[in-house]
This record gives sequence, C-alpha cells and structure tokens, in this order.
Amino acid sequence: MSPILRIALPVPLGQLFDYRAPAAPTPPPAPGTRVLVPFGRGRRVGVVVAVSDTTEVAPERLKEILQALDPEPLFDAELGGAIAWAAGYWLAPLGEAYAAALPLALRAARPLPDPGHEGWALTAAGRAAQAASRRRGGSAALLDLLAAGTLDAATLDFTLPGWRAAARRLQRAGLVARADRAADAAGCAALPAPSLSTEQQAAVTAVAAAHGHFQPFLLQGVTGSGKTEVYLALIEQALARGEQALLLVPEIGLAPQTLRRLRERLGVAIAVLHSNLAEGARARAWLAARAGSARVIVGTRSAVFTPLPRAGLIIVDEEHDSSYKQQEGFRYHARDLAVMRARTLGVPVLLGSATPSLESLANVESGRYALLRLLTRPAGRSMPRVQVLDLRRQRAEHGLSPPLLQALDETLARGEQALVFRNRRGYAPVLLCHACGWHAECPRCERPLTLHAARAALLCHHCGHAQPIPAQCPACAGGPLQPQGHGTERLEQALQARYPELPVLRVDRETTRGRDGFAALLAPLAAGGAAILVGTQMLAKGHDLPNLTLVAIVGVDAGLYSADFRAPERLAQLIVQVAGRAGRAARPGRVLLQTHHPDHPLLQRLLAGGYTALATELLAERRAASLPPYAHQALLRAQAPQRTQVDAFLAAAAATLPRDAGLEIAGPWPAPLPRRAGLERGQLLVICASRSTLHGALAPWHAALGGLPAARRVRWSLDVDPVDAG
DNA sequence: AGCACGCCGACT
DNA sequence: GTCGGCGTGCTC
Repeated sequence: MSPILRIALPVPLGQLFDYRAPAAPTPPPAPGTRVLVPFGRGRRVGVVVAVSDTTEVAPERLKEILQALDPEPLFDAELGGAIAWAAGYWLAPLGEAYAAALPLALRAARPLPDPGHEGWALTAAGRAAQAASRRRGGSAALLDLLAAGTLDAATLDFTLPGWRAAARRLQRAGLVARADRAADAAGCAALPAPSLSTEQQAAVTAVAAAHGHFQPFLLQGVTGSGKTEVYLALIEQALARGEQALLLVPEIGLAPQTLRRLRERLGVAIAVLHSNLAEGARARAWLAARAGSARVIVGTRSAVFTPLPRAGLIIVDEEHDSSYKQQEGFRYHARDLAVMRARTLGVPVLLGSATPSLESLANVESGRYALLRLLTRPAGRSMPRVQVLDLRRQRAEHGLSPPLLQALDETLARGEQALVFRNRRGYAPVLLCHACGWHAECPRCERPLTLHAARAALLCHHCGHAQPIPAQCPACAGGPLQPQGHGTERLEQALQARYPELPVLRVDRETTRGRDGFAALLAPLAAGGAAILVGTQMLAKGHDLPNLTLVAIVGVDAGLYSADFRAPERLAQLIVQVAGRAGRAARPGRVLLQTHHPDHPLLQRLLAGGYTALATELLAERRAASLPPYAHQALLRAQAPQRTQVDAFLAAAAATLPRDAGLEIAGPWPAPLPRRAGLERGQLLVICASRSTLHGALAPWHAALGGLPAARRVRWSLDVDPVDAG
C-alpha cells in the first residue's frame, strides 16, 4: 500500500487533500515538497504537509500525485511550522498561506530556476560593439557596465533596473553571454564602518549579547539617530559568525539607495525580495536564502516567509508601519510573524522605529521586549524645532499661511530645500457648486470625487471610478463649480507659480509610478540647491536629503477628529516621521505644522513631551477603554449588492458566536465606507480581553460562518487583529 | 476560488 | 426550438 500524502492546495478551502504517493521504488515526497496533483478538472501545485498510512477519504476517490516537483523539500520544518501557525492564527487556508510564502515563479509547475550565482560578461563581439558605441539605451548601458568585467545578476539588478531585457537582446546578438561564477566571488570589499555613538554601541552590545537565543528588542531611535548603523553592525556580526540576517522594511522603504548602502558596507551580495522585483529574481533570491548562500536578505512584508536555515538575526525596520499587515486575502502581520519565527529559530529579533507602535511599547511595558533607545542625533545635528502655525483668522494663499510662505521664502533664499507635506493627492478633494451646494460624488461609493487637473478628470480614490469634469453644475445647470481644498497637485502648481525658477517636485502615487520612480524623482535633489518637495506620506520615510531644512505639514486636521481609535497614534507617527526629514545633516531643521486646531490636546502633548510621552498617555487611554493592545479584536466584514443581505449575514454570524466566553460584540454596523464600488458594506467587531480565549472562539466560528445560508449572498472575511477600522 | 450541472427567459 | 442567466455543489 503506497503512503497517503496530505497536501495543502492554493484554494480557499479550509482543508487538506489526500493523495496517493507513486508506488515504490521512489520514496514518497517528504513534507515541505511541492507536488503537482490532479484537482477537479485541472491540476494544481500543492505542498506536502504530512505523510501518513491512513486516510478518511474513500479509496476510490483517492488520486495519485502526478509528480514531485522538488528533489528536496522546499520548506524546512521551521518555515512549514511558521506557515501553519500563521494560517491558524489569521484563519487562512493552509494552502493559501503556503502560496503567500512562495514567490510567484515557484508556485508554477516548473523546475526550479538555476540557483547559481548568475553572471554576465561581454563576448569578443560585445567588446567591439561597446568600444564602437554601436548600441543605445539600456543595451548601451549594459555593455558599458560589463566592459569593466563580469557582473553578477544581483549587482545588475540594482545598478541597471530592467537589464534583463537588454541582456536577452544582446545575448541573441551574440554580444553578451552567461558567465556564472562561484558563490563567494560576488562579494566586494566592505567599506569601513563609521564609529558608533555610545548609545548605538550600547544597543549593538545588548543585541549581540542575546545571540543564539530568542529575545525581542525594541530599538526606539529618534529620526536621524542612526538606527541603520546599529542594524549594519549587527548584520556584520551575524555574517562573521556565518549566519543569515533577515531585514524587513516597509513597502516604500526599499530604495535602491538603501540597498547600495547595505551592499557597500557589508561587502556581500544582498538578496532582495520585494514586489517590484521581477519574479525570476525573487525566486532566485528565495532559493539562495534556502540554500544558505544568501546571507543578507532584505525584503518587504512577504519576505518574512524566507527560509533561514542559518538564521542569526531578524530585524524589522519601521516596525510601526501598517504595510506589514496584509490587508486582503491572507491577512497576516509580518512583524508579529517575524517575532514568532525568531522564537522558533532561537535568535534575537530587533524591532526598530522612531515612533514605535503602541503594541510594541506595551510589550516593553510588560517586560516581553527589551527597550533600547537612541535619544540623540550624531554630534552636530540637532532635532528640528517644531512650531505650530495657527491657521485661524489668517488669510491663507492656496492653503498656505503667510508665515509658512515666509519661511519657505527664507529657506529657499538660503539655497536650502523645503518639504511641503499634504496627505491628499489630486488637485482638490471636492468640486463644489457655489450656487446650489451640489458637489461631485462617486455614483458607486457616495463619496466626494477628487479633482485631478492634469488628467482633466474627477476620480474616486475608493474605487477608481473616473468621469469627465462637468463644465457647469449638473444640479442647477449654471452654477459656477469651484475646487475646494488643496491636494498635492494644486500645491505643486501654486508653489511652482510662486517660485518659477526653482524645481518643485511632487511625490505621490501618480508621480512615482513604476519601478524606482521615487528614486529617479528625487535624483535632482541629491545635488543640493534650493528646491521644493510636495507630497504625501511617501515622503515620511527613507531618503536622507542633507540640504532639506524646512518641513511644512499642512492639512492633517482631519486626523485630529477621526472616529478610528488608532487615528491619534497614526497621526503622531506621521507628524514625527515627516518632521524627521528636516535637518538630517549639518544645518539645523525647522518644522511648521499648520492647523485650525493649535490647542488640540494631541498636538499639545506631542509638542510638549514628544512621541514617547504622548504614546504613554495614549496607552493609558487604551487601557482605560479596553482597547488594543489591552484587548484583542477580530473584525468580520461583509459586502453584497443589497444592504439586507449584509445585515442578514452579520446578524446570523453574531447569533452563531458563543455569548458566554468573555466575548464582546460590537455591531453589526455599516462599515466606515458604507458603500464601495456599488456594494453595501457592513462589519461586526468581536472583542476579548484574552487573546487565547478570542482565538479559541474564532476558529470554530470562522469554520461555521461558511455554512450559514446567508453567507452565500455576501462576500465576507474575518480579520484577526485588524489595524484599520475600514 | 474555479468549474461544472441544472432549470427558466429572449433570441436565431 | 436553442443560448445563457446565476443558484448549488464539489474538488482528495
């Protein structure tokens, strides 16, 4: 009797599927191996979770796997265990969790890509073509790069994005060829480390002392205090011990500039895993990590699923960043999973931020995390002065008050750079009729449409709906339509008109489309010289701009009165992070916060005591109100064409939840955005003081929800530890 | 989720 | 007389 394989398949079904292993002589594929199986009409790639002698499935229904795709398991026991834990905790089907862990290229039924250190070199013909400059564009750039000698793919990935297309062209023309080299040849000389401050050294020493066992650290370092140097020193130590280091960064924190710095300082190839990377490159990086040859792995959220057979250290940079929580499908939290993996791996985990999440601060408070602090910037660099500008009774020009404009004038006149932060893209958030009060609204979301001048369109930021700008009011047929409020596009235009001779650069989703769009955009600023940056929270992180001395924050007032209990925490983090862009080099920085509510307690507390003092107070409020992190939540969301369908499902769901176990139910309520893309939306919040009690109730509830008749008519999802109320 | 099967309206 | 709507059920 051939063994039974229990297989996780990438389908949204909360169960495993049993298959027969092929008859001997081949041994059955071990757990962690990818297999190709017949499933329904088609075939799927799944992962063997267990090998067994028994099955509940009737023998005539059992099928045999078509093929084992890997000679060795792709997932070791630790990573498989982490995936299983995550699927159980965030209530996802195991097969979907495995799929999320694998780079796309490894989810297909193809043999593994060549894991070797792929190198490229000029052929003799290529050398001649390079000397004669016979090619243009990317091809010429690649020829020029390779003229200096063979380069490995990892180097090319960050020096010449898109080089693969050129390489393919030139390979066909016989001008370049693969020239793979041995694994360790990819290194280069490491730059010497700068000497560390006393604080930095203390942090490094503390984490280093924990080497070889699990210990979480929270590294709270004010903006510009040099957290990265602490990371680098610790990664160096891991490398010296022959261990791997995993560095997680937020979605928009992975600039080529950061990678270059890591590579230059560490002198080894950096395996990069993030969504902008070509899938083949991602798969190679993942496999190099699995083989243990990739020693430093840097990546965004999904990189938390990188195999780490020689793990030495895990670092989560900007640990407060909400992009670590996946917001659809498998809703895992990469920071929390990183801590879990560190525990199993028996390695220290370092969470870094200038503005730690209240969750992590609570873990410090309870003694679970050790706190390390960097309170000062390097010698000669001061923290920026923050000043509140009262917008009441001021005649603002394009939403900018006279003192703010004056500060801009002065800064630019000194040849320095200024940043204007506005958390709203587009030209104006509302288009209003001054005769009758009508405003343009999304027909599918019932929210105001944003005016985008350059695209000459009204856009819905919730569903993507676009429509032309009406020439006159459609309601009263004649009233003048006026843009209300100022988005980044309008500010850019106004500032460019005011400073026609200076570069005004807008940084938001529209202007940074495509790979490296952000870096390319900021390139002109690196040279220094007066310039203005206008943008959304994309500007809040990364990128040291040495000549940036003024930060103006406008239009954050909405965050002061949001209904979301996390809004104060998020707003404080945003303000501190944006402010931290100022004065990072020798010149002192200045921060202006323009508001209609200068006396708002949040601003007052933030200015008086800084982030730490404010966070302490916010934590006390959370405790008093029994809110996270002192209570635990799960949010059931539902949407359907009819409101009655949503209500019926949520009511049935609420009735199914046990009432006795210390669970509190809030709702059902309409979602914060009650209608989106033509669908009615509602939600139900489950709250419990104990995480384990909550989870114990959620798992059976989640399983039961799918069986509710009302569930057929809605799309629903259950979000464990939601981070946004929507 | 796909993808079938399965019964009731507007078209060649 | 058929093409096709999406309700229901299944995938080892």
